[in-house]
Amino acid sequence: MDKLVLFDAEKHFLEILWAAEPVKSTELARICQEKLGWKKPTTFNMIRKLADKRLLQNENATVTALISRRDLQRLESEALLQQSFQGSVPAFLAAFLEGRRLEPDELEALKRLIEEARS
Amino acid sequence: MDKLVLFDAEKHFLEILWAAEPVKSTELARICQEKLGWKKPTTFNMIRKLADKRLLQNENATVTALISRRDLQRLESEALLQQSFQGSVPAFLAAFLEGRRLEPDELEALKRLIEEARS
DNA sequence: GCAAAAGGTTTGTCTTGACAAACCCCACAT
DNA sequence: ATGTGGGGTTTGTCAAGACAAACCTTTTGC
Repeated sequence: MDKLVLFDAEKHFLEILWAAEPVKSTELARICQEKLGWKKPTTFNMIRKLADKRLLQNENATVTALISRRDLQRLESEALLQQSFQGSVPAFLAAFLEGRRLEPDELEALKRLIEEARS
Repeated sequence: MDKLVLFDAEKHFLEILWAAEPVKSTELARICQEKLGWKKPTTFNMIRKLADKRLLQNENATVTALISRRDLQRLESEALLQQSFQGSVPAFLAAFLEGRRLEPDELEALKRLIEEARS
């Protein structure tokens, strides 16, 4: 896949889809009307756009995501790391720690993660 | 400061400014022409736009950044963390480790960072 | 004095994201 | 046959980003 660019409206839409999938397209349109104030064509246009980007599929009027929230989070994180930190997680963390103190439980959790990553 | 949104062109411009500052505005326009293919007004417009955002200043035709690369990196990182991981660094790292193995020296560097963050 | 350079601003064009009005087709119920 | 609902598409409008043509003013050099 090429460089993935997602805009705010697309992300909001995906959040709704993840919470509702698998979901009938008309039901999804109703939810978007309720939560985002969208009219029906807006939702169908978004469905078509994200299907073109292969992020979801709409088969037999049932919409399912082709990418999980987790995977999207990871892709976005990697993109940021690559763009701003040359892919270096330590560089990211160092920059981050400069502006903010982590809680002890956060540090413990980080330590555990690193131990697990070693094995 | 409000929620900071920077677009690609702005980021590219800032990279050039950071590499050259303090720099005469006309010299900056020359560099942008060379590296980005911009004409002079484009650069001056960008200078004015980013000055409005208080990201740089142009005094006596000398341009300097008001935000360092480091600080921008941190702001972007925090925005991503907040948007996708509810501000949790461990959650970020866990998601990240799911898709990629870190090198031993990276793990060491991370461990050191965490030890230092404890004191 | 005049032209060129320095240091800009104003206005315009094109592209694209965000959103929807108008419309389409099919199936089903009455 | 007609109306309604389901499931969409096409086309349009508006706003904003990206970029620059045309223009402006001041200073400097000849």
